Amino acid sequence: MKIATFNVNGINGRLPVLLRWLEEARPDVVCLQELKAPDARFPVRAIEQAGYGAIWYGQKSWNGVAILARGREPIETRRGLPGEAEDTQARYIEAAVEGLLIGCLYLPNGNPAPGLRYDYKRRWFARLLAHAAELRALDVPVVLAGDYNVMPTELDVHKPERWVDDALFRPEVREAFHTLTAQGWTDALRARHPGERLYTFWDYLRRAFARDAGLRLDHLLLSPTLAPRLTAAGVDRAVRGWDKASDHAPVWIELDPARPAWRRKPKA
DNA sequence: ATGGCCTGTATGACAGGA
Repeated sequence: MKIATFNVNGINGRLPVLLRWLEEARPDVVCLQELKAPDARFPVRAIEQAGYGAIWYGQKSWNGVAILARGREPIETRRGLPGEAEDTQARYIEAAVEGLLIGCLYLPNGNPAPGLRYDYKRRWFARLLAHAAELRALDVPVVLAGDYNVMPTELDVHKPERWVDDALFRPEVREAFHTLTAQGWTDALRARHPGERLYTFWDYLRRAFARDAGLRLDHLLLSPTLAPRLTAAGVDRAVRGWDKASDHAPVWIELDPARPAWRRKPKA
């Protein structure tokens, strides 16, 4: 089973790129961020024609998240993170797909830091930590996938020294990400590629992609029972070089199908 | 050090992004 996350940076402007990638990569589940479209302008017919069921949580101009499932309909379990009723930004949607719980998130950018926008990012992250702890306690297989707007370590930044005061790299947000993994969540891409420089975002400016001056911002986190089923993970870098590309590339994982306990081989 | 680039919008200049 292949699960992917892709910050599309505008679902309508990016539709040809998204459809081409869906056809080539054939992911089973896809988390999308930055739809930048209200619910009524989500291109549901084109997505259905590509063979995907979808749920989405949009808003005009900014943010917006969606979950696609190949050949089936995601069962929505939540829209919006709990904990701040007055938060109207469309940044979280969650669904059950094929026995998995999929949380699709778009964490706030938070710049400039310090400031109100950074405060919002930290509050949002705290709410994510609380919700992630609740999901952990359910003891069901969960994937938390999306644009976290955090480079977890220096290995995840082209030039770390230039980012130390940035909202994507400040100690508080790196610490929050570490708190999440300390809850028992596995950073799937890093688990499969320890010590390797892998980026998921390249700025439109300064020929960043050509120079490979990137950031690793898009992550798939696995609950403890899922981690042993992880067989592969990668970044579809080539998509970043396509015409009219998003500034993010899709990130994906492969999971072995679940097997009943009595079929598993006992430890040697 | 600066500016360079994208998106969507009651557009021709914004805000927001990272």
